Amino acid sequence: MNENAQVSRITKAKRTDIRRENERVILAAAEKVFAEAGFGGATMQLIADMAGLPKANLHYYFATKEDLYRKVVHDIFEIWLRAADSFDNAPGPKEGIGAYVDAKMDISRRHPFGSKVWASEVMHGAPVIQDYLETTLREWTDGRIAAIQRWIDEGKMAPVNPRHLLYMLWATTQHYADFGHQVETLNDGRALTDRQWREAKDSVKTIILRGIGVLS
Amino acid sequence: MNENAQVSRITKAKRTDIRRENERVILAAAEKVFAEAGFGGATMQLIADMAGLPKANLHYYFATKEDLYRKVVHDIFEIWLRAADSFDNAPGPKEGIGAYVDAKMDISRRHPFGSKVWASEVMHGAPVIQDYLETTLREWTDGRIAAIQRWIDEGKMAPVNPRHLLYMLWATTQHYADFGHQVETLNDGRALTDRQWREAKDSVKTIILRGIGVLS
DNA sequence: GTCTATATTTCGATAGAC
DNA sequence: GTCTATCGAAATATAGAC
Repeated sequence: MNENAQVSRITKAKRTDIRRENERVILAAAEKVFAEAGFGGATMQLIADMAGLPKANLHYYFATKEDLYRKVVHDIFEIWLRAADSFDNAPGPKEGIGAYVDAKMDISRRHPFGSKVWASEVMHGAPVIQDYLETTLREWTDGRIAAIQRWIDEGKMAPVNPRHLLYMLWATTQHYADFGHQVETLNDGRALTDRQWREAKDSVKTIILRGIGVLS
Repeated sequence: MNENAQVSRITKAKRTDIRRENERVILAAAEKVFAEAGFGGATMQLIADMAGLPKANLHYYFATKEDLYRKVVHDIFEIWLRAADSFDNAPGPKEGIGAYVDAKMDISRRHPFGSKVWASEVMHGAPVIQDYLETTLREWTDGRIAAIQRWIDEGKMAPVNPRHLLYMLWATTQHYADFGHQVETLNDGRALTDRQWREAKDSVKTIILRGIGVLS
């Protein structure tokens, strides 16, 4: 019983670590598989193989395939929202939008799988995260539209439609993740180098910032 | 035998029409189902139900699910290529790129399912149309990059990176199809009106044309 | 907490009567 | 050319020994 008690104590602490680590590994594998095969094309077996675990263990940590998917999409959404911070507290559109493009491009480079899972989810009608679209994203969008409109009213940038400017920022930056395979194919099948990523960033920023009248 | 011969003649003509019509119905249903569920998530049963045909009939016209999918993607690719004509024979960037944006936005509105199927295919590594990317798309892209560079050399537009300008055009215009559900959700759950589509088009054209220095 | 074996369901595809 | 019935494969999910 002493032995049991001790084993129990040790096991309890260990279990937390094991759980955390296994969940991390499973989520990383799931993100990649969901991105490459879509929700329907992904199989628990593929995810298990990539995570290096038996398929049954996935069901031990995540009851269903949909639960696992839901967690992956949720994590990506959080990253997206954090990126939005670059937009805030900027003195003007040149700094705010420039920083936002930088942040979004960095996410496209560092989290290409997550971006694809998000894109796929939205493209299929957002069956899992529709409530996020209607609440959090909606509020964030309205807030940024107001901020951009303020800049316009203060004469800090050209009078463009703030909503469509936002869509353009999203579309353009995420393109390098979601259509990364196409970009790579058109780059002789090679991934973009550091230099090419800088060139992409600069090109996007130059055209957009000049497009809203804050560059000559 | 006379009777048989006559029936045979009539049947032969009818068969062609029936085949054409059934293929049309099946392809339309498949485009929608593939767009909404992805290749993996789509089932022959769903497509058959939407087409109003027994599942076995789909296999009569298209041997496998992949054959059907391949035809859908191919048709979309053709539409994309035709849209590129707007780019050509333009006296300058203002007309050429303006017309290209118009054409691409119209496709996003009229063929949202096709655009999504294409996006999904590329996002998943283009398992079916990789050869198109490496040949036709590659050649088209190189040609347009050269055309844009010529405009730059002639001083008709600001010196931007032509390749990234193209990516921006693709990303921005296709966003209204691929992320149409998100756009709609942020539009109070309603589809864009004629007026809103015009507004979107004008916004995109204004920012990009000013961004490349052909608008004040 | 792990993992093998398996139950259950669903899907792609086909056979064969009409 | 149509359509019911069904096969065989594959996937999700679970049972139960360790």
